[in-house]
Parts: sequence; structure tokens; C-alpha cells
Amino acid sequence: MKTIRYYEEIEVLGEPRRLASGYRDYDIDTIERLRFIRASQASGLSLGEIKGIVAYRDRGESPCSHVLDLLRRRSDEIDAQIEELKRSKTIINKLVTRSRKLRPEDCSASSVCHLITKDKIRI
Amino acid sequence: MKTIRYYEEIEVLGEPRRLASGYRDYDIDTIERLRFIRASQASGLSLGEIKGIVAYRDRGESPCSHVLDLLRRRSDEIDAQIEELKRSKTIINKLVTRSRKLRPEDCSASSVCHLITKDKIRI
DNA sequence: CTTGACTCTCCCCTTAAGTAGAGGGTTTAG
DNA sequence: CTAAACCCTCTACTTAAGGGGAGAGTCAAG
Repeated sequence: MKTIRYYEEIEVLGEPRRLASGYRDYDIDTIERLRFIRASQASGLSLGEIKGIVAYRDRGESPCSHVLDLLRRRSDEIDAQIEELKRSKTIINKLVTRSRKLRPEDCSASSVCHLITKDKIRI
Repeated sequence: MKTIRYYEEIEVLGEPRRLASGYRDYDIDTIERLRFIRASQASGLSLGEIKGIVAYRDRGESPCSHVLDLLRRRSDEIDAQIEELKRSKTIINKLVTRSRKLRPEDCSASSVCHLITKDKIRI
């Protein structure tokens, strides 16, 4: 597929051998590496980070401590993202709750819709 | 700024009047609309959704029930995103926990890094 | 031998929400 | 009068992870 071609292009997968015809001839290591990529993506690692990891291997070094570091950082990022989403949800909940006290007839054009407002706005 | 030009381009803001020189001459409604856009974005609404909302106003209809619908949907989306992030975090936590039992010396090149694995992989 | 199914490379397209810069006109302060 | 500071339009670029399709070559089955 296109995906494998793309991984090759961004150097997450190395260039495979070729048959006489020019067709790519993948070996078992490629399959293993694809498996690794899928598992890494499931943890939320980006292809950029995965590229960094496989680069260790390709230099002959063990990427383990680097990987552990990435995983911990990703974990912190996830926490931050969850907090951000919860903040949005809090805003929405307030708006929805407030909407029960507002009558649609009171919604004037000047503010587009009175359901959505916010106190502190910097333009 | 560029941002306002962009909003005009994607038709979230209407075209402003122009001065004789060709300069844009914004009125107070534009400021109000920008305020609305900022408040909407804070709730996690996209510019596409905001465009849909202001289109009601521009047609002379009240967008309130549509807005409430969007807010509820966005709330559900947020829940789904939080769940997805938690799933990633669970995977990471398992990997980090497991890593305490693995010795770096056992990490062989075949799997790139033995810290990251996953049982069910579809390639 | 031919036909259908793959594969090759190369280039452009997608989403979202802008940002950067070129090349020109305008306005305002000194 | 001039120089700085704005503003105008237009084009292209950014990030991430690919997807679509053209035009050409290849491979296997009947």
C-alpha cells in the first residue's frame, strides 16, 4: 500500500531489496518493524518519534531508555490533553445549563447567539 | 491581522466596508462577531461549525437550537476523545510497568525495542 | 498471446487554522 | 518632503499521516 511507501519515504522503514523487475522484496524484518510501528502508534507515539527510536537500532544502539523516556513524556502529554478537554467540557456544561434559563426569543442578532458567551475575551 | 483576513476568506466574517483607500473599515458588529468566535472556539467548536452558526444569523434565523445541538454533540465527542486518551494511557502504563521487569540487555534488534509490544496486531 | 491484476514512479490533494513573505499603495509624524 | 509604519492582494507554506490517480512496466493464468 501507499502507507508502506510513505514509511520508506520518511525513513521509518529502510529501503527494501528489489527484484530484478524493480518490485520491492520485503523481508521478515520489515514485517517485524511494521508490527513495532503499529504497537508504537497504539501508545500514541508519532511517526517522528518512532523514526527516532528505529534510528537508535539502525545505529546499533539499544533504544530502551530513550523509549521509556518517550513513553513517560507521552503519558504526561495525555494528562495535559485530558485536562484541556475537561476544561472545554466544563465550559460547555455551563453553557448548556445556562441555556435552560434563557428563552430563544431573547436571542438577538447582535451576539449571533446568546447561548455562547464568555466573560474574558481578548480580541 | 492575518487571522481576520482568514475568517473573511472562509466566510465566517462577512466582507467589511471599505474606505476610499481600499482599507477595511470594521464596524462594531464585527467586533461582536469576533467575540462570539473566540467564545465558541473556547468550547471546542470548529470554525466550520461556527460558520454554520453565523449562517443562521445571516439568513435571519435564530441559531439557538442548532447551537445547543452542536454543544451536546461536542460534549459527546469530548467524552469519546477522553476515553481514547485513557486507552492510550493504559497501554503506556502497562508498558512502563512491564519495563521494570525487563533488562535492557535482553532487548534485541529484531523487534526494535522489546519495551513496546502488542498482542493483537493487524498488518 | 492476450488480458487482467499487480507494481513502479511521480505529482498533487486532503484537514484545520492559520502564518510568512513579496511587491505594491497609503497614511501619518516630524 | 520623506521615512516609518500601516494596509492591500496574492501565493505558498506549515503539521501528520497518508490517499488518489496518471502513465508505464510486469507477471501469471487461460
